[in-house]
Amino acid sequence: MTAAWPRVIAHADMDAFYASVEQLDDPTLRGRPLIVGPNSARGVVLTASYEARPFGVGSAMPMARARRLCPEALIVPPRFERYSQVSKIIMDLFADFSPSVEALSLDEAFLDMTGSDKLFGAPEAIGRKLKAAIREATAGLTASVGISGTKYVAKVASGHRKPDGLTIVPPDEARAWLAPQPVKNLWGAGPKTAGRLEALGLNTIGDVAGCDSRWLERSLGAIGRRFIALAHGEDFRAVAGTRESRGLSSERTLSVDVSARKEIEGYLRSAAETVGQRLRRRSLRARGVRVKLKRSDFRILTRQQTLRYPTDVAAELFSAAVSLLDAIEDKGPFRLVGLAGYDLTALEADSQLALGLEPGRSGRARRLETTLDRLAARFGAGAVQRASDLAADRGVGVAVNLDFLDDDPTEG
DNA sequence: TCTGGGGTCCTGATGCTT
DNA sequence: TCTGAAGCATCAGGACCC
Repeated sequence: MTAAWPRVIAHADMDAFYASVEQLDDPTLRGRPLIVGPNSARGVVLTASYEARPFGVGSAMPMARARRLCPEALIVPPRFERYSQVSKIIMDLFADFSPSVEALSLDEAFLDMTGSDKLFGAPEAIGRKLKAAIREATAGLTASVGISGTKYVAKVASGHRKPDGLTIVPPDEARAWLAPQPVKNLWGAGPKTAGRLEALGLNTIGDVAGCDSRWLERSLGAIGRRFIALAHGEDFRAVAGTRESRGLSSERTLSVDVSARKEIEGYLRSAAETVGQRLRRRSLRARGVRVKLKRSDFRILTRQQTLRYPTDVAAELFSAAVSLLDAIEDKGPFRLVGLAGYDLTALEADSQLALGLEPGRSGRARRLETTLDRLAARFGAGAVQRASDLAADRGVGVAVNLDFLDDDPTEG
């Protein structure tokens, strides 16, 4: 790479992804205004096709309002499994372009293309090839691509010309290119923070770049410092690859607000089953449980609790949720009930914790305080066996009594 | 107009441990 | 044995992103 391009970061963002997949699968939907969203009375728009957008319909808009704005729009309920299939095709394709791909969601990703100029050419050629490959692999879907020297600028660039756009911002032009853009384009500035920036007299990213960083930090906290760096086009984060999930949740907005304890428990039980199933499918356990309730006035209440032992068992998640519910004085009515498992741990890490080893460290054992019976009861005999194997692998001197395994050789 | 679901990260308060 | 400080963990809520 030349000195002008120390890093080449591409951001690819599929255009109106869910709606485009629906139009791809059903030719009768092509060229017509289309809204992907739930049929429920309280849902919001997930994606609107480009034919629906001139009517003012956009993502996150209440479905009722979208229907009023564009009565002729066809409404299609989402098919997430199908979107995941198409997403996999696209992500596999990205892996052919770069060993370093960071998916942000089903329909967008960063690619670190640094050093790939011999293979793919200059940034503009990379962008053209990426877009053409996506179109070919998906039989016609389009993406907008932004390329620059940082993740942040690449991301803003991909949204600059949509749909089917390609925007290249050379790193040494990034600051000037960002300057006239509104502060809402700063990563991390939503409606609230953008409002605060505007109240401070900062309307464009150039205004932010030009202000005193200590003053902005005093006004906004740590995020102020980050905004200054972004406004200067500085963003040293690397393309991160796949990240471990930190929590899994299931929540439901109800068609009618509820206050009956039995009903709320019913929704929590169903959420616990969903979360437990998803944890088991990924071989994860949660160290904590969080209950979320949304009141009729939209105020959100949460209560969380660290579990004595990590779990993937729905009944244990539910039992924790019920005791959290007891701790909430507000009795509703609530429009949303949800449950999350957080602070996730892999099964192998469980075993290490059970033995008092620190996961990721090179095997220095801390004092073993938990009895094996308790380990077996909580983690299952299989986990304890894995734990003792780990201890052996690492040469840790822990005496493990596996008598209980003889009592019930089929266990675990 | 009437506001989803699944996530992440940050902040401030509080209590526990060393 | 008591005490205070510092550091850490936990919790509740807020804001943001897609």
